[in-house]
Amino acid sequence: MPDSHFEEVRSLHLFAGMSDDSYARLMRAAYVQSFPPEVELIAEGESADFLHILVSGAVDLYAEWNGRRTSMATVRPVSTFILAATIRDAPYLMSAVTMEKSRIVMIPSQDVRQVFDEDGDFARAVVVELATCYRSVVKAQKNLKLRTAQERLANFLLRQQQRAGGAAEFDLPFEKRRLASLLGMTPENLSRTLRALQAYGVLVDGARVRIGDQQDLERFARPSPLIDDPAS
Amino acid sequence: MPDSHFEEVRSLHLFAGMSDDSYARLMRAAYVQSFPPEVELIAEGESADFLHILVSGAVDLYAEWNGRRTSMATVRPVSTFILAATIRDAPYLMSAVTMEKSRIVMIPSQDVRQVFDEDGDFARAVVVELATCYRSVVKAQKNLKLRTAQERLANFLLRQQQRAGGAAEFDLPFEKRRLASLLGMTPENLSRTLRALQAYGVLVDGARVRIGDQQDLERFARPSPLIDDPAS
DNA sequence: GCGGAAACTTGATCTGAATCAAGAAACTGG
DNA sequence: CCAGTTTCTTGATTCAGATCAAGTTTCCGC
Repeated sequence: MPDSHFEEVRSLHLFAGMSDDSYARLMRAAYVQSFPPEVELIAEGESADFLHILVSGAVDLYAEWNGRRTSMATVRPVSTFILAATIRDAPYLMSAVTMEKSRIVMIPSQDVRQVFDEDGDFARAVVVELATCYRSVVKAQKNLKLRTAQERLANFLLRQQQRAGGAAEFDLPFEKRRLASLLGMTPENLSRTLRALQAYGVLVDGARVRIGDQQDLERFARPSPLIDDPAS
Repeated sequence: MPDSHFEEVRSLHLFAGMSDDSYARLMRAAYVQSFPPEVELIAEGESADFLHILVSGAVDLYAEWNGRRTSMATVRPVSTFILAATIRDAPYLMSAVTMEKSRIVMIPSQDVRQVFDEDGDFARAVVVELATCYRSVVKAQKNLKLRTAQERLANFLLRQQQRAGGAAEFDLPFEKRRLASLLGMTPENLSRTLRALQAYGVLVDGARVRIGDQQDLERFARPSPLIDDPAS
């Protein structure tokens, strides 16, 4: 991988602790590729031939069944996706599509598994990464089962505001239809739910969101670190 | 852990590959305990002081928010639970309660983390375990987001039938109220949905279920390995 | 075996959210 | 810059599932 993204990837937690030797082995087999928006990277059910690392851009992970489709998560740089399938040598459970122009490092799964077998430090880094992924899915499921659509949206907006540095105004990070799917509702219902949150000081104009009274919205949303905190 | 469950636990995938030395280290610190039904083992939000291994009985993992409660998963022997929190040294995301009389091995988290740091084989086994857990939660989320209550119930019954060796008749493995919560519906709705599945040959009497025409039920349920297969 | 408490069922009603159906607004490519 | 497409919004309607309210059955301890 003769590339300027070398440093970014090397500093990923997943690779930070491993030996230079193992890292070199991984990167020798890897290659970087640039994709335009809306490119299908992987399809659920396929075998996991590559570990993917998103270096820049954004990727949507989604799943389908019986003609229905739902967004499962959004991947932001710099992070890996479909690590579990790679390790288990099992079929992907989700499909992946670029949301914008994206640069992606791909490492053949067999190389990942080989280094994994030989380098204990790498194995430990994979554990931490997987444990984090696992916990984030558990949180997503709690969000889905314990909250109404309004509550999910309100908490999403609060988290988004945090990511914007606490500013009262910010832009939604992607299309509303994708947001709706991510939150487990229809686009129509998202529209209505956004208006319903006016009652708590939320004002929306296009992709621009203004949170008039954060306290008030929080009183309604009741964010919990055990659901909403991406770190913990 | 001077106990007859030694062999069962040792043969767990998680411990199978590690050195006798590391295993002994873990078990020296461990202890076994027997709990009656309905005992709260852990509460979400607490710090993960012990890795738990269910040797016999059954445990319900559930979560709460804002006064609402939902079952997240059922743990059956022999398997570990809350491994991710132990590794990450993070608070539990779920509470655990015994569903019946249960024997549980508890290993102090710090010992697990120490052996994890020193024994690469153990670290690798943890990875495989975590990857499996991760994939099972992803499947659960797909189930929840892509299927209606009827479809979730139909697929649950088919899986249950499989577990019963394909027999046309079998017993539900736990209370209906817990099943309802697990499937993301109310007990009332579960009752009605069970009756609705009569249209596909499902007959229920108490906890006893009879699947009259498996083909017919499958045509409705459309089970998919990427959601319903616990292994893949 | 009896009394009380759960768990379960059934019915009536209500409500959150999906669907259907048009418009309005925004983006896209020539 | 404009035609065409897609996204977003809004309204009307439908529907799945929740809630409320009784019953009924099952379970459990004395």
